[in-house]
Amino acid sequence: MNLRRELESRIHDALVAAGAPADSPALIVPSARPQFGDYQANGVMSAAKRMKINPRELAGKTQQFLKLDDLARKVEIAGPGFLNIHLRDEWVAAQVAGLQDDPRLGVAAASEPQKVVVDYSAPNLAKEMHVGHLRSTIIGDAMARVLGFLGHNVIRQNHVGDWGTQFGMLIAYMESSSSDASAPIGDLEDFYRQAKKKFDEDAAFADLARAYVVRLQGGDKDVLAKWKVFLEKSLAHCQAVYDRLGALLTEADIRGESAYNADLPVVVEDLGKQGLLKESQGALCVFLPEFVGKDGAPLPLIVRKSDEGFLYATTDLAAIRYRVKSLDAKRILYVVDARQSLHFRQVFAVARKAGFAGDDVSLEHVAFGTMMGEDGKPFKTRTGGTVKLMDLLDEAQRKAYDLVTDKNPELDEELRRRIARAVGVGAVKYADLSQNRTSDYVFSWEKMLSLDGNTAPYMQYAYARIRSIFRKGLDQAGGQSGGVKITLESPAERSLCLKILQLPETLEVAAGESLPNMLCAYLYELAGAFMSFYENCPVLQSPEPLRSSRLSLCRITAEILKTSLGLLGIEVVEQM
RNA sequence: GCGCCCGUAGCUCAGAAGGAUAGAGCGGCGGUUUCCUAAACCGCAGGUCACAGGUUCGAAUCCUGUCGGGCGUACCA
Repeated sequence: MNLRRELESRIHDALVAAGAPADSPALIVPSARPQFGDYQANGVMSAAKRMKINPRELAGKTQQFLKLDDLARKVEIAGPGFLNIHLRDEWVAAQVAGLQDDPRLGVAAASEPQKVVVDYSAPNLAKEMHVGHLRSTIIGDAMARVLGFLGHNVIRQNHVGDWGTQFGMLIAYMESSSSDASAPIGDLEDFYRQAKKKFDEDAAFADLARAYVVRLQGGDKDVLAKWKVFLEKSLAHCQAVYDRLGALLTEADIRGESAYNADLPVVVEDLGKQGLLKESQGALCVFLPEFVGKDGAPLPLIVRKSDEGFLYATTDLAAIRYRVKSLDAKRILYVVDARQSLHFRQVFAVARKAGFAGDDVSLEHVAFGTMMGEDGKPFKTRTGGTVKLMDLLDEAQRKAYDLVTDKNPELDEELRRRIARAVGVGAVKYADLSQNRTSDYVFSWEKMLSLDGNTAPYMQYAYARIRSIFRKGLDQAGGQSGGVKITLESPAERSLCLKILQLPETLEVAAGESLPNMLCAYLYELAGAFMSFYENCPVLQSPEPLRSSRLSLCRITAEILKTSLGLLGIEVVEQM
């Protein structure tokens, strides 16, 4: 059950019965302080304001119409018109007891499942994947998992950069550097750098490269074949990174720029038919009044260059059409760098205007900030180069391995390696996800691998500690997984239970706003609540039935940690 | 110039739809181990929420302006 939603609905009804307008939300939030109960309703005051009546009076009336006895022990009016809700211990305990055999941990599947496209990762296949692709891949993957868990029909789309001028250069270089075009390309990054160097230094080669672009886009069989050889190599590299990262993406999710190639003239033609096109300086543009450029001049969205080539705006429009018409998407998330926000505002606006996306389709730019080094400048290697994702993950794993070895040298090496993988990769992902995605974020090994604070290792450690209880306790009684009555003896147990019940409402917000950090913040609170329970409430030494009740709380907490970290794409470990 | 984002503790960041006394972690100081992982837990200190106005019963949050920072701004993606 979504507790917040339940309270919202019941108090809203009472508020309306008390005379408030039908669209008055109850505005339920967890209470600011313990003396204000478990949840507070802030909506009475704003409703009273609209009605121009005394808020405390409205609060009193609302209270009379309120049917909350089954779950609340007390609802009191406080301050200028807050309603403070104190939940019944028995109710809280019973709700938690009900989760014992629930694999969904109280999270209902969406009553109206949506078809959601999540566009993420989207590396440029001309080069190796680097840190610039990390945030999109991690955040997008987490969103895809969360939405899927909530019962939505998620379609992952990896809009890879597999088309464009650089490929002419790369194919030309393939030819010139080896007589056998299918010869393996060694290091993708070196290959690109060498090709680029030749392109810049050798005018004849540059001309050749440009000729190849034309032949490629013209559908020349020979050039296409070479292009495919290159793509295969590059895609294999991407897949290796995804596997290593534990991202869901596979070849089936790839629909790159080239997939829309044939559709681009059609899109432009369509825009023309609707009278949206205007020629300016030789280029075909869509001008919308809400976009103004320098000196108040209208700002175009260019869909065809003066040399008749197409741009990424055209491709993005074609992609929207495809996603709406062919995939039947009702919500499309673009997990793309915040620097492209103007581009997406324009593309979305044009797509709406042209009818590529109707009012029933939500187009959302899930923007994120830049990854910074600890010096506050964009994250680079010591020598100023681009950090390759593979190298980054290697280092994360190495650091995690050293840490585990340092703390637990007695674990066998194979196990330490497994732990290092989960902790290292998890730390990188969690550090990113736990931050509000809209701000730039400072990459710090020390911070992300710390056991203190809102980090993956802390969460994984909490999980490992719980599992340890079961390793010690299962040979005795306590193996049962359901039907145990939950007793709330200490305040720590009660807070833990309340946290346990807040998973559904947390996921709702995280999914709705595409804010995975909301889920991380929740997990941190849950783990914190568990830690104080752990310190204050002996489990295995407690007499029955308390022992079983506490074991049950441990089991449910562990399940939430495991499932939720899983939704963030992070693995748990049994020991660390 | 214009547009978007941002400015919260010494540092890195939370802050849900305008709610009550603004929260974490690091760093600093102090405490907890015959007890299920001390890689942990608990306590203390630390804030004119950039500044100035405004709206409101109530503003870190909304509006206006100023200062400071980042990014973007016609044929790259």
